[in-house]
Amino acid sequence: MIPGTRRRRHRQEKVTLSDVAQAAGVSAITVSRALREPEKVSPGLRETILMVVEQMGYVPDMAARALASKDSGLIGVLTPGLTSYAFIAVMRGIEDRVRSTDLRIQYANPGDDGEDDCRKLRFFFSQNPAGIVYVGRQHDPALDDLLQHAPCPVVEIMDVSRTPAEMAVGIDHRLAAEAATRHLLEQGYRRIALLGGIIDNRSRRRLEGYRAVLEGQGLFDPDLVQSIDGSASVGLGAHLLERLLTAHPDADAAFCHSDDLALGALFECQRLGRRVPTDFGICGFNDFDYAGVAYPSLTSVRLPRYEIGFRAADMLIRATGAGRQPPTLIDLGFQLIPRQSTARSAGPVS
Amino acid sequence: MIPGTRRRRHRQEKVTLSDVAQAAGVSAITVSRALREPEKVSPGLRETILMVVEQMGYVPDMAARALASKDSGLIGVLTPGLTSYAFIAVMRGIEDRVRSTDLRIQYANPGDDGEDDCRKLRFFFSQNPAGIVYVGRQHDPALDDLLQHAPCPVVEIMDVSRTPAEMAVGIDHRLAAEAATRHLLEQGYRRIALLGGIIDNRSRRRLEGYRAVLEGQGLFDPDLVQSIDGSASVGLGAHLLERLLTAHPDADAAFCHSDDLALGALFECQRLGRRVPTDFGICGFNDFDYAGVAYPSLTSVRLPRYEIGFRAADMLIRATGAGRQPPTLIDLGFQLIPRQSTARSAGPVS
DNA sequence: CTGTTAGCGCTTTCAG
DNA sequence: CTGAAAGCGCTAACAG
Repeated sequence: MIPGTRRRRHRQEKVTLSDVAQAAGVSAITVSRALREPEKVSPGLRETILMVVEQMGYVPDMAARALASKDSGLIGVLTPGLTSYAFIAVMRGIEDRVRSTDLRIQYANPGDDGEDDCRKLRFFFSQNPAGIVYVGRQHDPALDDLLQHAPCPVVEIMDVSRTPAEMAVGIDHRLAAEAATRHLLEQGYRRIALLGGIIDNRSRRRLEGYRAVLEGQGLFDPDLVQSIDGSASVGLGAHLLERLLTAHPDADAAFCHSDDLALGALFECQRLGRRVPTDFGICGFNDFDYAGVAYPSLTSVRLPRYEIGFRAADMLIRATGAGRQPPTLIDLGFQLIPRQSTARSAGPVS
Repeated sequence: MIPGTRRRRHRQEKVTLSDVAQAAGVSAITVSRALREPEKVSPGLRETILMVVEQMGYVPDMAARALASKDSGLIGVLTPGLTSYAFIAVMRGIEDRVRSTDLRIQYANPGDDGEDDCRKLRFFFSQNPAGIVYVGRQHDPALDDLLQHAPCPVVEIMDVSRTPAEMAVGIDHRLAAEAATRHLLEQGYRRIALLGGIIDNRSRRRLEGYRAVLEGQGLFDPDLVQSIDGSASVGLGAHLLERLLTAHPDADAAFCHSDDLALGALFECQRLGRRVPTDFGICGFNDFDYAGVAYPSLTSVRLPRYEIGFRAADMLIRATGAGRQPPTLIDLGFQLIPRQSTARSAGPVS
């Protein structure tokens, strides 16, 4: 191998704006403008410049840009997207809304406690973000305070049962749980359990809804609430159902905090020989793609997850530069999707 | 409400390093050092400074830091984590390895084509990243070239069947597919189909393995390969299986490119009254959490996804500042997990 | 429409 | 161990 042709090492000399400017015979700022505000540069020059940019492989240095303009063009997204399958659709919505803009997205996974969230938010703040999307988990005064004094617009997503510091978009989880529980009652189930994973604002609201409806009928039994503070999964659903039926063989239905749990519960019922929906009704939450495909198909509550993400990003973009507005709250609504797993009246599936 | 006490607006005056320095009665650089290299500042001063930092709520400006030090402390991760459930574990592995360092992660979703990947990689490069984790999808000369000349270490993850530009960690997808196909043969299945979603390097390698094994037995039939270039999902699995059995009712097993497809296939079998594993064997891929919980449980191939992410980040961290090394390749191996869905000899589950 | 000047907030020299 | 000077690469503000 000829030494001179050796592959370049990592840090190759960087092409800067002035390099391009020099090569194109103009000043740096003109190149800068040609790139960011093409209409402010005469067509001829613009073309020349863009050509040189292309040739030299110039790529703007975002750090320098952020420092000079005090605008990082960054949207911080703090959601459990790496932990919870449900948030993937939300993130896609955000991405799709942001794609056409020159904004970029930086994700972070919320930690376990409010303190960790604070740290991560502060870190976002340190980057002069254009906006932040945040999924509240726990109420925490320190967090609330931080959000109040955020240096940029913040949208809290998923739940709208509490007035946000600034903006919120999501659904009312209490109402959703009420609808699900009422549906189970209507199908004739009476000993309705609740299967839950991670305990956060939203699951608490759902518990409230579930409880309120059952108490209204004198059917609430705290022993039927089976919850473990761990991330929802199919395995957990199977486990919780097994635990439920061992302790309370007379339970005849379950409202699950997530479709993963519902699917696990379904599998466990099959394993235990409990016929669904005849002997046992199952209602999930989230309407994941497999809910409609499962056999029997799973009744679930559909949330406009993608739309929530999309709207959140949209609100952020609109709020840019507008100064702080009065709290805004958007309820995108949910939809109960009745399927086989609760269709008791229809008789057994098989 | 007293005007003066009104909530501060978005852009509150930022505390800078020199503000802190002034308040602490030292120079800016000393504060900077106290924060980054505490051991180079006398204990007394250090304490004072950190106290002032805390009090004033100072947070370093990452853009300024990146610009001045030419080190963004950023790790760029280009994986389909928002699209593919399988990558969530990988991302967790990366996060876990990076957590203890002062590096940060920036995610991006690969686009549809190689060109889009190039754009996103270039964008990462523009931020002076400390390293990049990349999931190759398609072979593309432009992409290869870009990776060769990357201004930072790059780890290509998931597949190790090709020599990487620099570093790679993953498994050999061809071998994995061979093992799965051989397993199905051993269980007595003969008309073995392939169900696939997105077509990329890895699925192509799996197809090769599947084909090689069947051809070895004179059992390969291209008509049994059912693939759609769309993201893998439970719904797609059900659809592909239905399509398969309509066209080829004699098919007696399926090797699925992902467990979502396998689960969908299982549901569809149940719907069609095909008993699994007696009438039809199903082998998935990825060993998602539900594979072992399903009823019947799903045979699958387990990949060390978390470890792949962890190791990738680790390699990046070690490679920092080391200059370019000869290509490194780490094969973390896979594991076939036989379960009920292919246990033909054991008879029907129910 | 184009250029000049100044400076973003921090860190790198290089001195003390 | 601490500080002074210089500048990272870019863009805002103002001139022409």
